[in-house]
Amino acid sequence: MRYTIKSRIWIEADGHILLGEGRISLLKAIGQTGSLSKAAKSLNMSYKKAWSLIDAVNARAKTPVITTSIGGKGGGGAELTDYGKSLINAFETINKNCWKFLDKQIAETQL
Amino acid sequence: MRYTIKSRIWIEADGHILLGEGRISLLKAIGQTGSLSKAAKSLNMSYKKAWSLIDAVNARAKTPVITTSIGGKGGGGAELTDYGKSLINAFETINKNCWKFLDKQIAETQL
DNA sequence: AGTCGTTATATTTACAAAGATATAACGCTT
DNA sequence: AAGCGTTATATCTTTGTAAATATAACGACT
Repeated sequence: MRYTIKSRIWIEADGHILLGEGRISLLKAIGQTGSLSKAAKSLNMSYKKAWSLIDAVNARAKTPVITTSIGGKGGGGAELTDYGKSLINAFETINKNCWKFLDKQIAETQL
Repeated sequence: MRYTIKSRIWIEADGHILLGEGRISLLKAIGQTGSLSKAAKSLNMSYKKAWSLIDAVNARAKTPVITTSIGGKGGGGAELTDYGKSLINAFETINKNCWKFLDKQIAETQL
């Protein structure tokens, strides 16, 4: 039996959480579906929770990560801003690097 | 305003959590106090919770991390095994390295 | 004008995790 | 043998978080 090492990372702004794994997958789902409600459904998350998460992210980010519209064709929608996309990319890159780093660390240790 | 990046790591054995930051600080408190109940008190944690945590760790670790005695001088007590000490050391080293690594990663990114 | 699917928000309900409480067993010490 | 402080464990209560429910506003389209 071997030990494995796991991690969760998150980005903070001003002492408050900005982005973690859950918010990242929500943002990605919004990018794919073009809608906050569809994104929530695809993640088996309530609309309210999804909305609250996005609201918190927009409040802390230097620039909003999504834009929304109410009414009109399809009832409205949401889409990622360029800044949102770059945040996703940065987060995922760092996260993968972190996993690799930790795997190396645990391999160098014998317990 | 700058973004900061934070992390939590934990060690798993057999798909179940073995050690995280909370359990590590409990183990350290046991090493310092020589008693599970004193350790719990020093961390403002109920005895029951502390005992459950330690029980879970001992169940998953390759070798017990503490030894306990009931009755006798002082009513009994608990102390770290050598294996427990080495687990603490390994965890804390890897954790610090992880923090440094992530700080470097976020510094290389502009968001 | 009415329908539709969406965003936005408040309020209530349910549940799981945490905490509090109680009790037994143990073996030095006095 | 009685007391003490500890480990070990079960049961009940609380509480904080998540989920469910309800409602309003909006604008394109038919």
